[in-house]
Amino acid sequence: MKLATWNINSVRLRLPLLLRFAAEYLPDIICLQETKCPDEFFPATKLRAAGYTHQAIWGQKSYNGVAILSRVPLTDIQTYARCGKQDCRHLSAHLPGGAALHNIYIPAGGYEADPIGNPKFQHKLDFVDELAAWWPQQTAGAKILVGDLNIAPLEHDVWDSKKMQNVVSHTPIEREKFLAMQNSIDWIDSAREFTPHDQKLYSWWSYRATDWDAANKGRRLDHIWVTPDLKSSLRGAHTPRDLRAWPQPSDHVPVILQIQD
DNA sequence: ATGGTCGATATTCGA
Repeated sequence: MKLATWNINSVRLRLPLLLRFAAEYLPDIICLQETKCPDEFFPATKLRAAGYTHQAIWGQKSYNGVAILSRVPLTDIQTYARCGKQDCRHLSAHLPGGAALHNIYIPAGGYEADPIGNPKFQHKLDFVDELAAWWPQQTAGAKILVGDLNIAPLEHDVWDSKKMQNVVSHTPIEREKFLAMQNSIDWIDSAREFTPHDQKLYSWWSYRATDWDAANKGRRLDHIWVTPDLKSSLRGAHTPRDLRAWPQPSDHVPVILQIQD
């Protein structure tokens, strides 16, 4: 089974790219973030025609929005309002076999890495704290966490870790809280099971770069974690960089995990 | 050191 996560930055604008991605990479399940689309306008019919007959969608006007598109049945679909807000950022479903799939869009956190002067940064830290406390309270059983987590935790998840110390997404407090959430139930960072920690690995390149490809100042913001009971089923993970060069791209590319059924 | 670009929506906000 191929499982993909992708911050698509408008599902309506990028529907042609989504269909091309589905046709070329054949993912069985696609988890989207930043769909920016109220549910009544979601292109459900066209995606059903492409084989994604099982869908869980949770969108809102203009911002946020998450969705799970699947070729296999989804059950027990749930949404979660976090940090006292109504943001559409966390959606889950159970897969055949029983694993719980959580699709999460962590707040980006604004520009200034100061929780007092910048409420968006505080919201981001609170969101991670809330999740870290929440996972141990859930029933045992196989779990998969995917999404745009908006944090690049490791030294080689960014182009220059020292220069990124004060840049939101790679600050010490974010990295610390991120690892605390990861350790809350022994989550496994699946992409790093297949790419050594001393090799650069990115899933996002800013729109603002003059030449994103040549500069290659990327960050690994998008993640797929699994619980230890799934570790022996992992078969490969990759981040198809070529999508960043497709016409009218998202600033994120998908992360794909292959799991033995 | 600065500003650079997107998308949705409305002429600004969030990324």
